[in-house]
Order: sequence, then C-alpha cells, then structure tokens
Amino acid sequence: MKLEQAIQSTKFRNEVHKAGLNILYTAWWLKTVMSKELKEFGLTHEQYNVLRILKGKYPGQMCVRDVACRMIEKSSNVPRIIDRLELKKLVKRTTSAIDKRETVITLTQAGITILDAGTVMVTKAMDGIMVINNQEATTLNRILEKVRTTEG
Amino acid sequence: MKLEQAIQSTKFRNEVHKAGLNILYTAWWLKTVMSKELKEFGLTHEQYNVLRILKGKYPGQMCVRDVACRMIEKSSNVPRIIDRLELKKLVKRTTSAIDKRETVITLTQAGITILDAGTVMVTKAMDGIMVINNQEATTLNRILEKVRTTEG
DNA sequence: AAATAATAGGTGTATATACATATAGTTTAA
DNA sequence: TTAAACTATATGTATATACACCTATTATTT
Repeated sequence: MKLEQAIQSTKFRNEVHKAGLNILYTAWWLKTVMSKELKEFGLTHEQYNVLRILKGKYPGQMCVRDVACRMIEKSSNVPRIIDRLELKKLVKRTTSAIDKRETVITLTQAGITILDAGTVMVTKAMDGIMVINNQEATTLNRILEKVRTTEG
Repeated sequence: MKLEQAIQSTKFRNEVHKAGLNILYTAWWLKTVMSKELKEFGLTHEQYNVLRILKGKYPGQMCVRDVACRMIEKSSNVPRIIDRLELKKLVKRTTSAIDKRETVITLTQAGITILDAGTVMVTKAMDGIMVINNQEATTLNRILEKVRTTEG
C-alpha cells in the first residue's frame, strides 16, 4: 500500500519529509507482522528480542545492561521485560558473584525451545513479506545509515 | 552510527534481514528526536500527530474515526490521546448532531498555537538531521513501498 | 415496525516506552 | 579508610500500544 493511502494524506513538504513518515509507517507495519506471528507463543515482540539477544551468548549468560545496549529501542525497560520472561520461566535471574550489583540472566531450556519455534515463524514471515532483492536491501541500508549520520 | 554499533551485532541472515532491523532502529531514532523537540511544549509525539491531523481540516472538524485512520500507528488508541489533549484544552469534544455516535473534535486556539510552535521546532530538527538529498529520499520511498507490497 | 446487524466511541487490562528517582554495591580519591 | 562519586538494577508514574469488550446509536432486514 502506498503511504498516501495508508495515512490518507498527500501533503508532504518534500520527498525527505515523506521518507521520514514512510520509515515510521513501515516500522510499525513490520512490528505488527512480527507480533502476530509471535502471538501463538504468548510472546511480545520485545520479549522475543530479549530472548534473541540472550541466545547470542548462549549457553553463556548476560547481565541486564548487556541486554539493554543491544536492544533496538534503547529506551526499553529491560528489567521489566525480564520480569515477564521470568514469570513464564523462560529465563532465570541470579545475582553475579563477581559484582553483586549485576543481575545475570540465563535462558532456560523452555526459553530456548520457545525462541527457536518463534524464530522459525518470524523468519518465514519476514522472508515472505520483505520482497526486495539483495541490491535493494543494500541501497536501503546505505540510505538509512546516511539518514542517521548526525546521530549521537 | 552504523547499525552494527547501534545494536552491537554483526550477525544478520542477509542484507534484507539487516534492512528490517535498520528500519526499526531508524524509526525509533526519528521518534526520539521528535519527542525531544516536543518536550518543551509538553506534547508527546502521538499527541502532536493528532493535532497535525486535526489541522488538516481546520477550521473544519473531524470525528475520532477520521483521526484514527490517518494515524501512522494504526493501533493507536485515539480516544485516550484525545483525553489528554482535552485536559490541556488543546481540543474540544462534542457529540455530532447528525450521528450521535460520532464525537466531533475541534482544535482550540491554544491547540493551533502550540501545534504551530511545535511544527517549527520539529521541521527544523528534521531538516537538520535527515541529511539525504531528494533523489535518495525518492529511492528510499520506492524501496520502502516495495517492502510493503504484500501488505493487507 | 420490530428484530438484527453494523458502527462509533469509550473503557478495561496487560505490556511497553520514557524518564525520574531510589537503593545497593563498587571504585576512586581525599 | 572513610567519604564521595559512580554504576547496575529496580521501581514509580504518565503515556502509549494492542486488543477485547461494552454501550449507545444507526442501518438493514424480515
């Protein structure tokens, strides 16, 4: 669907302004698709991301801060997302012996199982809907990173 | 900042997968920049969007449904966003005389004033940070719309 | 005309974001 | 070595998202 139809507007200051709205809308759309796939596993998009990050070091562990700095949305409240994962017994929390300030998060077997199942679905869905070729993706990545040039 | 640094990961299935994450991260980044600009006006990003949508028909009015279908994030709970705008006296709610189910929303003078001031700041910020040229923006728009081909 | 369906908006609940503050533990420096 | 600064995590609050459900009103059907 064209952006004009999606937000019922044709008034953009210029192509750059339109690109900003297009990025926001496409991100919302992607998140919605992912969330729908994850629903059958009782996972939210954000819970899934935390599990995926933890898997990156599995069977090693990560502290809350390590998870947080790998999140796409930097303002995510990781302790609270972990609360919910812990309730569902998908992760375990322990206090680090080396630095008692740190909380060490461990993926449980149930966590691995549900993550792998979710990943199959999400990957299939993404490959099915993001119908752009490799060259287009490379161009997209280049321009998005140029958009963020002034970052930080 | 490169995506790899931003989310401290270099493992992407392919360029398309990376593009998906890049879209999500860039969207979060854009929203963060906008929200910071709007903070001095006591507006959230979403409240600002509702005001902007209402301005599109000003001095005409819009019902809640008309606002909702123009929102970038379609799952936004518009009645509740309007609750907050009404508390700040930036909009007024009245029941439509023609169809008593409809709630008609009107921008107040205070709403127009704060919206215009916010727009100056947001526009300046966006023009300052989105340093891509017209051709790049056009390419970006074309690819993003191709990404969403399967939508609906 | 009465019953049924459809629609608009509001409300409840769980989760997440955004940000401020609190608390415990660690490091540094006077 | 004690005080001060810093760090990691948790917690509190307001707002938003996502989605289900309720109520009032309007449209449709029989």
